[in-house]
Amino acid sequence: MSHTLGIRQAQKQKTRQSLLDAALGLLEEQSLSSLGLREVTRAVGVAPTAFYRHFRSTADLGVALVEEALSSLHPMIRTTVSAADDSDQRIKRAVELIARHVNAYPAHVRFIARERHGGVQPVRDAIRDQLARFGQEVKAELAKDPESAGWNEDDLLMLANLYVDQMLITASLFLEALEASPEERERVTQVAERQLRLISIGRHHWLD
Amino acid sequence: MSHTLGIRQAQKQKTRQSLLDAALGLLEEQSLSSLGLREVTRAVGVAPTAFYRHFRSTADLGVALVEEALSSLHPMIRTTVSAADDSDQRIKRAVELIARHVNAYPAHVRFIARERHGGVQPVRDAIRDQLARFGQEVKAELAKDPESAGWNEDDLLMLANLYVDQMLITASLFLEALEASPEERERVTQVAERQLRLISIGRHHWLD
DNA sequence: TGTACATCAGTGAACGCGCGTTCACTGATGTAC
DNA sequence: TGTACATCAGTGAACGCGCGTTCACTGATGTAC
Repeated sequence: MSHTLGIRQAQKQKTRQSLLDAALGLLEEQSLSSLGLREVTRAVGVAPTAFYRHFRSTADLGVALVEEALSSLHPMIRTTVSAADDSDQRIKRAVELIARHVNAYPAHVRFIARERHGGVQPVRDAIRDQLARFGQEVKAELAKDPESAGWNEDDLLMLANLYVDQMLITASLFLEALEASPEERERVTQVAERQLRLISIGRHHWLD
Repeated sequence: MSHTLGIRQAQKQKTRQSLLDAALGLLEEQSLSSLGLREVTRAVGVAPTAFYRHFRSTADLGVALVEEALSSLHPMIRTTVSAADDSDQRIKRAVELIARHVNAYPAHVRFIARERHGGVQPVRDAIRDQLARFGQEVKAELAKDPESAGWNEDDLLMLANLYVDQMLITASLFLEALEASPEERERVTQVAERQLRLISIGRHHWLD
């Protein structure tokens, strides 16, 4: 039998999640730095003081959002990088996966793009740490690829981080294009694919 | 004879610049989205109402800061991209110029990195427009290079934007490393150079 | 050069409002026996 | 199963404070003659 939470714990979790969801919604039009505790509780429909049962501050809530937003990225990254097709198909699939992710979790993507360089240090730190872990993860996947034969550790990590940053840039372009015309979204797709292709070519000839 | 401003106009300009400077300083630890008009005037030492003689809102001030921050980048970009050395020296020089720029104008760099995806739409729009102009500028410089023979317009712009984004990523890494050890800053330099080199290699073999 | 009037950058009081935080509380849930 | 007590998520009133904005103002600077 799986462990079941008590009624009290379950209800607390639910409220906590409501606070996170409400905050994420409110952050569509502002930065965490200006998000108010009362705003969030008002959106959920609980008393302002209830906030303190879950978070010490909005910065603390922000750190929790980082975990939530970036944990959904891990599986995607795996799938993106580890594919075994030929290079061109892999690129097309990677870009499509990014586009799908942005469509599925636009608020998460916006939050990460916005707060990565935002005004709340603990949140910046949390994002930096998570992205560093991503870099390591991508590096590990790259290392498995036969094309990585002869690459040293530093260069593999350098390439991995280049991919991670490129993924974020592409994601935020898709985010901007979310409500734009299909043509505009297709244009973003084309550019993203070609940028990845150029990087891929550079990778191919790195050891020449 | 050059046109001289009247005493009144000159004083007004001075106050305006003080407001911009004070705001930039305050934005080191928060986002524009939470910057208060009273905070800014307090830092300058003028009455809160004086603010309205210069800006309609903090968002409006933010747009002015975009112009200020990015206009200092134009000359740097020119110098960076147009150099006529061999590829490797060019890359080293570009990265060094970025590092110097971050050292000279850390608050400007922070502001652009932070507000590019920040919570204030008019400011995001202003940054996007300016960066698009940068892309065009870089594209024009790239087009002059013999290595661009055979490249179509779309691909040149794609590469130009890749360079612009890479510049911003590198700049924000240098910014993070500003107060770190010289070894850390050297590490950032190394990674930036290698990422640019990989892109450069990709560029070289693009038409293969 | 001097005078009379216009302009306008910056002032200071006042306003209503929402903020974060404290505190003692309530009542449903959990636990021990 | 039932009872007595402990826990604790969420409440609601209260607080002092700083916010953005309005308004009529002042006095130095600018302009016309």
